[in-house]
Amino acid sequence: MTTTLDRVSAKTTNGQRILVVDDEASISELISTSLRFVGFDVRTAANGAEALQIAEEFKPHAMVLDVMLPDLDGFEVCKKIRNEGVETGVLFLTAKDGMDDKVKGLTLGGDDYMTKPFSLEELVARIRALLRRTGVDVIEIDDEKMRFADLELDEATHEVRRAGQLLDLSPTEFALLRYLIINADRVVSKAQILDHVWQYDFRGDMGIVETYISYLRKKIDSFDPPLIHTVRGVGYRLRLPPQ
Amino acid sequence: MTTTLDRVSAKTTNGQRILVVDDEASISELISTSLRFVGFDVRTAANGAEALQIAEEFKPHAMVLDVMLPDLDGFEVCKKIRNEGVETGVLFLTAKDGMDDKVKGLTLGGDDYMTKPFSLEELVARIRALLRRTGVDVIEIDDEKMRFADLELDEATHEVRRAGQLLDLSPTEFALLRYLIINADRVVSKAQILDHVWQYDFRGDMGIVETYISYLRKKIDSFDPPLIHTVRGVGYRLRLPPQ
DNA sequence: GCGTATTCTCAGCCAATCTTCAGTTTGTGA
DNA sequence: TCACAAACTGAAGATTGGCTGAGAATACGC
Repeated sequence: MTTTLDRVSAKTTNGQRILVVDDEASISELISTSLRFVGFDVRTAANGAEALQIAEEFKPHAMVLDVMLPDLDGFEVCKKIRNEGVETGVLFLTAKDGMDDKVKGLTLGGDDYMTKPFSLEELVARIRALLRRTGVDVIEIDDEKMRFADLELDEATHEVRRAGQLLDLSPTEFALLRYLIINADRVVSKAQILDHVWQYDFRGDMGIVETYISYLRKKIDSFDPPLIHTVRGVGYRLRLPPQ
Repeated sequence: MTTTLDRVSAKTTNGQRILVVDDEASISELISTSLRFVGFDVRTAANGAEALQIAEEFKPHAMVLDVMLPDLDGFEVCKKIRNEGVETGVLFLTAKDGMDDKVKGLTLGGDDYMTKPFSLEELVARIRALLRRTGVDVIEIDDEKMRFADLELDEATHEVRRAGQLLDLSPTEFALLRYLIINADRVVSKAQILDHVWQYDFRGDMGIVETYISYLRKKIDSFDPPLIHTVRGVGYRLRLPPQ
């Protein structure tokens, strides 16, 4: 059973504290639901002032911080909290358009950022990476690699190998494969895949999952044995052939 | 439709509290009756306001929640109830087409959804899975596997084995077998089977149950000893041969 | 700003599955 | 033992679900 960290490692990622700061309630809820489900201890704030206040006593290991807040901007918040002596990695959220320059400068110290809209798998993956980099010990020893059978997926380099051979995946293909590996051996429905792998504002139908499964198969499953299996009427499952 | 209520006391799933919210009385009754029979403690509400009120004191472990309610929509209800600090998994019910805008991210926090019409077996299976995922302890330690004799059925992988040998079942065959196993050793009538395994709006006749029993026998009962037994004039029974 | 990579939609195809039905077999009570 | 009802099963047609190629739309790198 060559599995990796499975989704239940969820329960073991015990007690890392994450502070989510965003003024859109629906976003902040989406994020906190996801993070909570994978086992983090989450608090939310709707503006800078509230964030400062909560951070002081909550002492988060990491924060998800919208750069666009009604009062202070995200950078200010970040700076102030660090001045308080709270050691915390930050994942900034930015709107699609500009801001990049300013943000990029600030992602030096192990911080990171992503643009809205994003996918929730991506968010979780980045938070984990962040915690790893900023030294807070996530229980999983595993550096940044996930494995399943002769499949190898590296978060840090975004490289994927099958049987040692380097494969070239697009971002979405990579995210899909990661989700399958995380859930190795269990059936995941197309709805689950859509919810986790695609950006939260995706409006299309599930046909796209089929399309990407097809892409993925062409790239990684032309090997023997095939690993991606369809469970008709239910979903997909990554597995080795039985026995 | 032959509303037979059976004595599927299944396992003593004692005391899990489920809140069912749907404005169609017939649906809500169908659901709550089923859940009660498998041992849950069930309350119902016909609209959002009522749901909030009941949830406050009932503190359900899980909810079955129609997204289309006369007052608030299901998402609002869910959010408010969670804000009250009630930790609860949610199984959303949606219309087939109504996969419109708002229906997204439903499988995130361990929640799940199914489209109407559905089968009651499916509903119960999903509620159980939900409770398992959201950590509420269902008494059966059994992760996601059901067993009877040398028969093994795994919800997570959708695998079925007899005497260790992997068998390939269609979705309906799978659901039927699950129902038989849940009711192992007991006679279940064709009407009961139809009510639980088929979607509640199925209009055909019971001949189809015979057909599927026949399919199942071919697949799982070509082994020794046979487990599926006909009780003429009454129904079917899954059992080991007496001594 | 141009060319390439990527994402997404869609429709046609195929195979699995569902459903009905009719002919046959089996079991039961008279 | 017979007659009848119930159950079994194979076949056929309808339906559904999933796969894939093609092409439009979009994002991205140079």
